[in-house]
This record gives sequence, C-alpha cells and structure tokens, in this order.
Amino acid sequence: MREVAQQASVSVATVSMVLNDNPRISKATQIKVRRIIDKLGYRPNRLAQSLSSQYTRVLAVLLPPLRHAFSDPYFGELLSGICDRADRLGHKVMLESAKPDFLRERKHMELFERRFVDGMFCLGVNDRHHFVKDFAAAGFPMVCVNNYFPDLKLDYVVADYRSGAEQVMNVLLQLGHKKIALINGAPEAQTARDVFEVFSARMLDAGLETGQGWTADGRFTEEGGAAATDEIIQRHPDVTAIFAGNDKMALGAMHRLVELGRSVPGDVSVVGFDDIQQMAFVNPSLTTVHLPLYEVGARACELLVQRVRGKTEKISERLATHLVLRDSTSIVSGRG
Amino acid sequence: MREVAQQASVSVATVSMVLNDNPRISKATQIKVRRIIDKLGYRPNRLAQSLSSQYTRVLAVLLPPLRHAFSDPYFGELLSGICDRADRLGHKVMLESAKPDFLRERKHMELFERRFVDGMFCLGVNDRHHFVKDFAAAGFPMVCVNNYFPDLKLDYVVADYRSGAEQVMNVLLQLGHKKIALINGAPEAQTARDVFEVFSARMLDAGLETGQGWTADGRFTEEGGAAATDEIIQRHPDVTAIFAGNDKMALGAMHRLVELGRSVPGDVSVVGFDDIQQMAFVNPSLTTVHLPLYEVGARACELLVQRVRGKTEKISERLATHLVLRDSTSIVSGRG
DNA sequence: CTGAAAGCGCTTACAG
DNA sequence: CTGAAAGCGCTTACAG
Repeated sequence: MREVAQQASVSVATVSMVLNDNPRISKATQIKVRRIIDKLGYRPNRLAQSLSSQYTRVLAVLLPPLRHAFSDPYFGELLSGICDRADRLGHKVMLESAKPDFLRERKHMELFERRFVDGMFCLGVNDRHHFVKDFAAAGFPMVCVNNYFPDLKLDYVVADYRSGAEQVMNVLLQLGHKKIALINGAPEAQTARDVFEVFSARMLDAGLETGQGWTADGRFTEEGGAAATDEIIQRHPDVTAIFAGNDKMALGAMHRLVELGRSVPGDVSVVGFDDIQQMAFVNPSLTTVHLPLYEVGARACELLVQRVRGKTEKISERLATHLVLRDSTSIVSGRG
Repeated sequence: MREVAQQASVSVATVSMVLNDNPRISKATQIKVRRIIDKLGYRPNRLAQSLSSQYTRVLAVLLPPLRHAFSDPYFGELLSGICDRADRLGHKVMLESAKPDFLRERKHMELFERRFVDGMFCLGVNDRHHFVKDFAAAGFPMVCVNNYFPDLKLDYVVADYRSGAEQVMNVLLQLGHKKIALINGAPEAQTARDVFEVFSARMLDAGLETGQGWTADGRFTEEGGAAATDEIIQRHPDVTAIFAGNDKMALGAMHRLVELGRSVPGDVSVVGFDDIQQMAFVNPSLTTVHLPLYEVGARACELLVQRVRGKTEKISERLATHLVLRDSTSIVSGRG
C-alpha cells in the first residue's frame, strides 16, 4: 500500500479511500491510483483491514456433530444456499461442528470474541441445545436455520412444516388410507412437533385411530426409520400408509418394508419430507414434501448480513412448501 | 491485553509470550498471568495475532461449482474428514466454490495474497482445470483431494481407484458375466481414466467384447447414469452387468433398468463406486467399492498443514479401497 | 479534496 | 527471565 501511495504521489490514506470507494476522492485521483494498483497487482491485506474496520466479513455455519452431517443432503442444500448468497454479499463462510467439547469450551462465543466472524448460522439445533441462548444474551448476530424456538427471541428462517404436513395428510386421506402411522424425527425439534401436531389433529378430525403404537421415533436416520417400521408393523400389521418426518427415514422404511415382504406402494404407501435430490431415483421414487432448503439458507444469509450491519428488530420468515407426488403412494389396497 | 499486563504487573510482551507458551517465561509468571487472563476472560484478537505472525490458521476448501456439490455425500465425506482433522490441528476451514467468475478474477490466488488462508484443498478438479498449476507456480500450499495429475508436481491424496476397479472386475467375472458395460464419469479426471484402463485391460484379458457401445459417459450424475443405461441397452440389449464409476450413476442406472422392465440383479447386475452411505438402503442395496473418503480428507489435511509449516518435498499418498458385496449383483442369469 | 498521525491488538527482535 | 519499542498493513477522525 505504501508503494502504491508513493508511485501515485498520494498518501496511504488516499489509497485506502480509493479502495473503499470513498466519495470524497476525486474522479481523477481515483483513476490514477487504480491504475497504479493494477500495475503493481496490489492486494489489500484483509487482516489489517479487519483489524482496523472491525468487520471480518466472515460468517460461521455451526453444524450438528452428527457422523454424516457434512454428507447429508439436507444440510448440504442449506449450506449451498448460505454459501452462494454469502459470496454475492461479499462474505466468506467458515465451517464449525458443534461437538460437546466445542460448546463446553464456549468456542461458539470465542468465534466472536476473538474476531473470527461477524455472525453465525445454527443448523440442526433443537430444544436441548441451550447454547443458542448465549448469542442473544451476548448480542452476537445469529440466525437459526430451518428450526425455531417459539419461546426465545431469536432470528430464524424455516420452511413451513405445518403446511407440508397438511398436504401429506390430505393426499393420504384422499387415497382412502385409514391406518396411517407416523415416523417422526426427534421430538425436541419444534418443526418435528409441528408435524406431529398436524398429524394428530387430522387423524382425530377424520375419526381415525391414533396414539400409542401409531407413532415411532426414527431419529431422522435411515436406520431409525427401519427400526421404527419394525415397531409399527409389529403393533399394527394392517398399516397401509407410513408418513416419515424426513426422506432418510422414509428410505429406511421402504427398505425394511421390502425386506418384510411388503410391496411399496402396493401394500403400504410411504411419504417422506425434505425432497432431497436422490429420492427421485430410488425404487419406487418417493412421494415427499419439497422444502425450499436452498432458499431457506439463502434467505437466512440475507437476514444475518442485515443483522451484522446493525438491524435490530427480530427477524423471522417461513417459506412455503409443496407436495411432490411420485410412485411410493397409491390408493389404499383391498385389504387396507 | 494491555489490561491483563497491567493487572499482572508485566509487559504486554510477556502476556503475549505466556499465550504462546514461550519457554522463556518463568513458571511463576506463567501462572500469575494465566490467572489474570481467566479472571478477566481475556481472549486474544486473532486478527492482530495473524497480522503480526503471518499465519492465519485458516484453510480453504475449493469445491467444484456443481448445483449439488454441497449436498453430495461424496464431497461431504471428504469435507468431513478435512474439517475434523483441521479442528484437531488448530485450523479453521473456509468454503469456496470454483465458479467461472471466481477463477477468472483469480480469487483463488487472492485468498492467499490477501491473507485469508494459509493453504487450500482442491476437490473435484480435473485436467480441464488449468488453475491448479497457479498454486505450484506461486508457491502457495495446496493439495488435491482424491484426484491427481501425473504430469504436474502437485501434492495429492487419493483412494486407490485401480485396485478398486480390479476388485469389481474380479467379482463380475467370477459371477460368470461376459457382457459387461462401463458407465464412466468424466474422462478428464485421471481417476476415471484409471478405472477405464483397468476395465479395458481386464475385458481384453478375459477375451471379452469391449470397445464402442460398451462404455458410456455418465457425467457422475444420476441423470447421466440413466441416460448412459439407455445407450447401453440400445446397443447391447444382452448386457448382464453394468459397472458404474460412482454410486450416483449406479443409482440412475438401477432406476432406469427397472423402468425398462429389467430386474436388478435378476437380469442385470449393477456395481457402483464410492460407497456413499445411502446405498445400503436402496432397493436392491448396491454392491460398490468402498473409498475411504473421510480418511482421504483427513490425511490431506495433515499433509497441507505440514506444507504450510514449511515442508518442501512433494507429498502424495494412495489409500486402499475394498469391495462391499450387497444385493445388486448376482451370478449371471440363464439368458446372459 | 487530500495528508499526517493515531490507533486497531498483537509479535518479535533487541537490550538489559 | 523480562521490558520498551518497532512493526504488521490497514482505517479513521482531525486538520487544512
């Protein structure tokens, strides 16, 4: 920078202002200085910039410490939306995993205190993650991505799970199903509770049997979905439809059903939730609820950047979902 | 830091040395200063640290600009290994996408020049990505993850594709298959060429028909795998086994085969490559080659950190692979 | 419209 | 074993 200033016969302050498009600089010196910058191939040191300006222009993404979190298309789509938008807004994205040690050592706070980042996204958090309150308390910008806490004043962007669940129930009931089971994800997630509530309300409305044995926890994994299917089939061998809280559990359910000699959708219809890309290519292709995960991530990024820039009102948004009808659902079979 | 120094009645230089475990500091002052640090909850500003020390302790991961790169389990596993190891080695990980604009504006170089990062991982690069040479030329630490360039002096860590392909050919030939087709990924990737070469050599050895029509490019995607399957079936309706260069193409192939009324593995056996987690849960579960992607990522991270710390020899490693036999392969059927 | 100077919060020779 | 001082490379009031 000193060299640029020297060659352009201006001060370093002027070079800095040119770099930051400060309107106080005249057109002429703008051009003169820029020419020297290009000639010398000068690149401002962003450590020095951040140290002076108090902005790092870096955002952290906190992922849950699951074995396959990084290779989970669900998180991947959210991440993809976040990264694309961050790039467009001139921000970098840093990855963090919320391991027990990480939280115990308060590293999520250190990220701010030590000036690694300006803001943070929390993915896959739920009621058990008490650390989310720390951000609000310390006043650090944070937005929850695709989950929310009705009782806390936190920024969030979510897909509309309730409406998605309504659509699933609509189609299953229209297809004539009366023996419907729910494989739900972790009940500590508000969105999972939303799905459960809609399911229960609609079953009650329709005068159908529900309660014990008609719901099983699938822990959001393929293995969990398979195990939950075992439970359900044991309690209710006459089940004709299974509604899974995410696509991975739906995949596990379909796999187990076939192993148990039941055809999908011939004997049992299966519906998922998320619409991760591969589900169009499994056999049979999966009927599911499309969540605009990429958009949720992108929107969350916009809100976080606003927060970082000083916006103070609480921000929250709920994005629309829609059903994708494929081959894993059909009209209820004769024996159903 | 000044306040810590004041309260501990030492200089800021001493506080700095305590923080960096400088052996020149006596045990007594170590303890005294640490106590004050804890008491005040002091956290060093890492921007200032990096500005002075010339180390950012940040590594960048460059992903290919594919629509679903972030939600692709293949990249996810690599990323997972990288992040876990980076964390253990005290480094942060930053995400970048190699979009055309990104490269045109030489942002991959800017990341170093502007001191965003100390080193970089390149994932999903191939012969068409001429930018990889820039790192070597500029002397910036970079390691290629799970691909390599025999003609360039670049650091890399890869899975052993040749050995994996050998194992696939062994099992298919042992099962009696004689009409075997290959759906290969992009031929601009050296690893894809490795697979192709092993396939061709083994077919030749076995005196089996190969060449035109027995190989199709599946572009590493589900859609590509489905399209390649169409081509193959059209040219060779009597095919009894399809070897796909990755699991996504294998999934696309299985899906299309079923649509075409062929049973897997009854009529056609299918083998994948990668062993991404979901493939154990599709119907039928997929026989595939397990690549130690997590370990490849982790190892690449270790090598990159060594490079950053000044190691100068060229570093490269090849990690073992093994076949995972599941339900998508069987002994050749009567008509085969 | 531009410059000189202080400051951001550290680390690192150099003295002692 | 410890301190005073220079330096890392920027930005930002403050003068003019």
